[in-house]
Amino acid sequence: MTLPNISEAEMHVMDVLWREHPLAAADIAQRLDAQDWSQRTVKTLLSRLVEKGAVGTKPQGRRFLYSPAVERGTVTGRATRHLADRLFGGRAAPLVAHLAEGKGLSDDDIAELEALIAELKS
Amino acid sequence: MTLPNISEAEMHVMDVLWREHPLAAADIAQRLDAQDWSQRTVKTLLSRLVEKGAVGTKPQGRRFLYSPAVERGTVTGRATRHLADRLFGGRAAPLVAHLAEGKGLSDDDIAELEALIAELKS
DNA sequence: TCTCATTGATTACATATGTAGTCGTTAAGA
DNA sequence: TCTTAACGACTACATATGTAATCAATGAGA
Repeated sequence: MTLPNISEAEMHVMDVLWREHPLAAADIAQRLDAQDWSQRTVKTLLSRLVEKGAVGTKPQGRRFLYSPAVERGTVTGRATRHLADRLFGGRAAPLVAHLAEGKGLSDDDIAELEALIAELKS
Repeated sequence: MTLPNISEAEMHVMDVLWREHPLAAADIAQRLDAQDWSQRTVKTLLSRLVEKGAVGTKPQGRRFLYSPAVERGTVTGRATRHLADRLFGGRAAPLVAHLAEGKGLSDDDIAELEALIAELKS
């Protein structure tokens, strides 16, 4: 109902599924090589995501194929708005300012932002 | 050095202290009226923040006066970069796009962003 | 057909977090 | 001086999260 909360570890699993699905648990674990988690851990995260309604399953033989049940944009949008509200009263500028300061935005980033602003003004 | 992690509830306490300090626990609780927490809860949060090194104390009589030990910008900057990295590979534009879509940015917000972009370009 | 590796289900356990309660001490008022 | 209210310290307990291990069933290979 209320968009499920997806933890940081769980988000890595979602990222795999958003890129490619449906996938079996083993395939997901394999694609999460960088995380250096055991298969067990990945399965636990998958179970929790299914429980939360963020991931759906289809039986295939004796195992499941997993797919996202929520869209990436929905999740990232909510997280972004939540952070902006919590830290800056919903204002975007200070948020961007932090990004700019920390590691510097690339020229591409700036150009993209500019285009976005132009669009917002119309 | 390891910037302490500050939870959402703790952040409300920090916000009070960033606005005004030093303050005694009772004053902080009073200023957190909106949260509808018991004094106990506020004290627990304060203890945890002191433990984490995010808040400092000065004894005053038999009680403490609390003050922030980390700057707001440091904390918000870290949280912002963390979110941007986690969700968008550090890119600012999709983040702003979400804010724009969700509730619409005010004209002021947009103007502010524009000014910021102009500055970044120079 | 028999064995075993793999799968989902269940259980485990430490730390973080939200939200308090209890206790011993002490300053301040009666 | 005696009492009490308030303070910090310590304790409590449920849920979320990170990170697995165990268990029972079963399909695939010997």
